[in-house]
Amino acid sequence: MPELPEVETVRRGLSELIIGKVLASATHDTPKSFPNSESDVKQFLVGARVTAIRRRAKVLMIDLSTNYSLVVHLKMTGQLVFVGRDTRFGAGHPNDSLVNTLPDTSTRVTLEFEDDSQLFFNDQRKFGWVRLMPTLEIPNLSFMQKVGPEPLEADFTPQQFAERFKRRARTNIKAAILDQSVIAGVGNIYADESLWGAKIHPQRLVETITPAEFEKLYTELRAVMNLSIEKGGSSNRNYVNAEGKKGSYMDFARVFRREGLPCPRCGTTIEKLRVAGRGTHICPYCQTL
DNA sequence: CACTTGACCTGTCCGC
DNA sequence: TGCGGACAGGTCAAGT
Repeated sequence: MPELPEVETVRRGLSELIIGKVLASATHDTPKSFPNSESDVKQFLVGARVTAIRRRAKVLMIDLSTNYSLVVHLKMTGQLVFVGRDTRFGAGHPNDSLVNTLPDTSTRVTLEFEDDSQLFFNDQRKFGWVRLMPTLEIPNLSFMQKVGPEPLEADFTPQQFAERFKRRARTNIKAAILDQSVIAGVGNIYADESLWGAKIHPQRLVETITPAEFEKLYTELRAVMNLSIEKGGSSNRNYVNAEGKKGSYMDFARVFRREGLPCPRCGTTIEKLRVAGRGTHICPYCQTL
């Protein structure tokens, strides 16, 4: 999916678009995408007002006035796209947005508001889900119990960052940084980008990383994620924001999906390898074992 | 427990 | 063109 910057971009967009709106209905195609019963929808969603939109790691929470929340995980190809009443009834919308063609074959859940606007959950690969549950029970989800700290929080220090990796001392740094129980929200793009920034080879064993290297990795990770949020996230293929538009971080990526191109730092040709089961991009000169 | 691999799905791209 | 296989931004469950 969508990693932390993409989910945060969706959160900010949705906050502008749907807070205060009242839900009228929810429909879905498969229970895998939306497991709740009709009766749950009727009792806790229909007539409920959207009060807040929150994010933890890569999970979004749309809080409702019924003290229930729509919890959303976009996984690899999920999208949450808002279609306003005017667009829906034919007033049109810029051509660089998805909204003119929704719903489509990837639409899994359709939420309608009382003002006739809509929110679509699209997910080509069906890994993602939307789930209606009591707001107070969200922290009890097993994912929430084990997820690590938010890396962009102001009070998150380099010392805390390094400390979190001790639990994964004997694996490679790429597997560890992708582990959501170590640090929240890092996925394949920002793992590669930050490791390149810190000049750390992704297959280095965690126990061999020096304190100075951890500090550099902390700084680089925060920098690439903050830059990506500023650019509206990365749109490799499927990702779009709440208005159906792509983000531009990929224009600024330095190694991710740039195999065969020169390293922006030294000019050496960027290579692609497989680490922790994921496609991994490195500069073989800047990042060595 | 820590670590690795395969499974979950659909679509697209690349080589023959 | 057609077909098969690899691969895609993420987690889980199962295996060692």
